[in-house]
Amino acid sequence: MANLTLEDIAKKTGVSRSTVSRVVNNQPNVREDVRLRVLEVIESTGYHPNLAARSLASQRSSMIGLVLLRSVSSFFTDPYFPRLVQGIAQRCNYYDNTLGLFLVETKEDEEKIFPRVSRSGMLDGIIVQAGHHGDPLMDRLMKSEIPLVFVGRPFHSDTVSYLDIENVEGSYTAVSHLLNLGRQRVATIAGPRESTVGIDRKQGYLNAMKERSIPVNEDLITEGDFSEESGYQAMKRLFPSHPDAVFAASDMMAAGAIRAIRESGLKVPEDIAIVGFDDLPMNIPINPFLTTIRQPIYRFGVSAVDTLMDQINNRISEPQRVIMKTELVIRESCGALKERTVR
Amino acid sequence: MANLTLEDIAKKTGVSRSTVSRVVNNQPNVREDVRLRVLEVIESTGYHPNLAARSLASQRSSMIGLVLLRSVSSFFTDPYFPRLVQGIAQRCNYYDNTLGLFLVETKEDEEKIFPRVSRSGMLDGIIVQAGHHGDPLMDRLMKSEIPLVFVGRPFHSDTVSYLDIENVEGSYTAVSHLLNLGRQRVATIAGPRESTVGIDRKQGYLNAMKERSIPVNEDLITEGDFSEESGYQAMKRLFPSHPDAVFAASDMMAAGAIRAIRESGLKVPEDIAIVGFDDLPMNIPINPFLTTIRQPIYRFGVSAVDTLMDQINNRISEPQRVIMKTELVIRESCGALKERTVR
DNA sequence: GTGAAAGCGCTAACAG
DNA sequence: CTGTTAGCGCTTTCAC
Repeated sequence: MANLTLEDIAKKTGVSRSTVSRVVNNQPNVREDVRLRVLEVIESTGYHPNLAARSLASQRSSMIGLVLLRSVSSFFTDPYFPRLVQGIAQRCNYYDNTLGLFLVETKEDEEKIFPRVSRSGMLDGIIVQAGHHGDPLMDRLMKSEIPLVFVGRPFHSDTVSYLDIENVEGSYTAVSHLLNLGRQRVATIAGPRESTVGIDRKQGYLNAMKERSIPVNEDLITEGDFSEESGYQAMKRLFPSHPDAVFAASDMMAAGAIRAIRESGLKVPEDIAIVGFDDLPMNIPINPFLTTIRQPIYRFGVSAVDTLMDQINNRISEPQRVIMKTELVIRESCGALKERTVR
Repeated sequence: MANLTLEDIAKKTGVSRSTVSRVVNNQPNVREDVRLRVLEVIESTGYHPNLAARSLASQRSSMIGLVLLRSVSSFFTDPYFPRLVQGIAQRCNYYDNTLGLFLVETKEDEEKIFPRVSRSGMLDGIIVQAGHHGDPLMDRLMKSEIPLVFVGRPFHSDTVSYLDIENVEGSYTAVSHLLNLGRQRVATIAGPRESTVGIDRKQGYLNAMKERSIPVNEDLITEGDFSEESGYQAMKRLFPSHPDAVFAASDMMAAGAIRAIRESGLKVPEDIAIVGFDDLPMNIPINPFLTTIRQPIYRFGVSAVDTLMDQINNRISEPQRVIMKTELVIRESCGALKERTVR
């Protein structure tokens, strides 16, 4: 059970190291009976190639990195990340790749991580959660030669590959839905303006209003940071303007808004209808069940790996784009359902 | 900006490769002025050692793995894991180690992952989230030579290193608290009996009851799987026995229990007092604020890495144990506070 | 279809 | 204190 090498297998089989290597790597030009014999020995000895040696020789590590930037401070509160990570990890398995996880929280982290987040750091490619404007690590990464895929559109997106969802269209659909239900004063709790997601989802709101020639009332627009608490606070700011519907740019903020509405004695959806955005698995159910825009976050993670692997394997240099569709999920909070679902 | 090697730096500095290597690795036996000169060249060229080569030569990868077993299906719903991962990732940074993440969900995952989760798979050591009884991957891991640390006590714990928290003591404290407040019919929603955590937390409940010579009423004991929904269902099963207090083995189950209690028209804590276990960051606040047993999950992650690194660096072979303390956090749900906190 | 040989870039004795 | 010399275990031409 000690550490076997290619050479050991070669000796035991009576062939050369090269042949064993070919078998291990599923390469052609090996006679079938030889292949079988080698495979047998490998099986019976429990041999596994040494990955470090392979990396050194082939200049390929079969390992990709996932970099989560500090701006993503909600990492451990928002179900978004665990779900994303799950999709990515699963897909890495599929490709027989190892996933390196890099959480960057401080400047020192950044310095320490950079040498490991590169080719010489054993990574064939990197998936980066798009951070804020002008993040130094992002810039360094973009300048390095390593294949890169952003999850979520970054600010300077001209030359990079990224995945995104149809944020503008999704939000437009959400707001249109509220408008179609006859709501007159539709407000929005937008995401932070420093994020492309925040900007895009607000744009969808504006588009829907514009389409119906409804003048934009700035008092009906406020901002949160995607968290429950920020949604709660935002809703309180909205009360003086008497909205009869709110589109929240995240489910968490929608939950906070509902909490504020309840506390003020009003009802959802009777007095104020709510539509959220995300439809991620919540650990605690929101009451009433939330009408929301679903984003396929697990598949998002899968696609991120696919896109990256494509880039790595096919040496693609032009930036790739993958934009995924969203879907309106109608539940209780928007008031579209006649009878309330029993819960 | 191309890929520099030790040799390149050596030439540029006019010393030998070995000397540069010594500088890079902070080894003694280099004259100070030489060290400085080398450091300067390294700095100005942006050289980083090739990690694959280093691993191959030194038989050390500076990379550890975190293996999360499929039994941990709640990975993406429970805030426990993200928080744990955060602690681990941070500590890996501290040690200049890379963290490899392995989510094992299916049998195939297991097969695919094993070759990568070993020395030849480039890992110096592994942190494993304790799974159920007789998990095949766990067995293989324990048989392999690689340093291993379990997070949470595994079933067969005699020969392995693990971290755990004082589950029995914590639960005992929780239940005693309820009893001290004069509650007569204290029930428990225990965790799954297939997990050591579930078993231990139930034991704490039993110990507290026994200490006061309160006969155990099996009708007041039920089981969940740590999730909100299971707590909700468990509470419903408890109603016929009219408990006036419930100790839930997780905060999520406590949240579910509260939901059930509310729905039935009863009040927390007036009619039924609740104490949970975990005190993890929830994305949505529980109302009323939950009295609970706090476990230092972030520090748990940190300790896991410390223990593993100790094992790796000092070639320790005897199993290590780290048991962390818990703490009772009194809030609203147990009824101990006279006046309700305003929220 | 197969083997020999030359590295991949680094570490680690071992001389000096 | 410093340089020389072997490898670490694998991939990959290049002959045969």
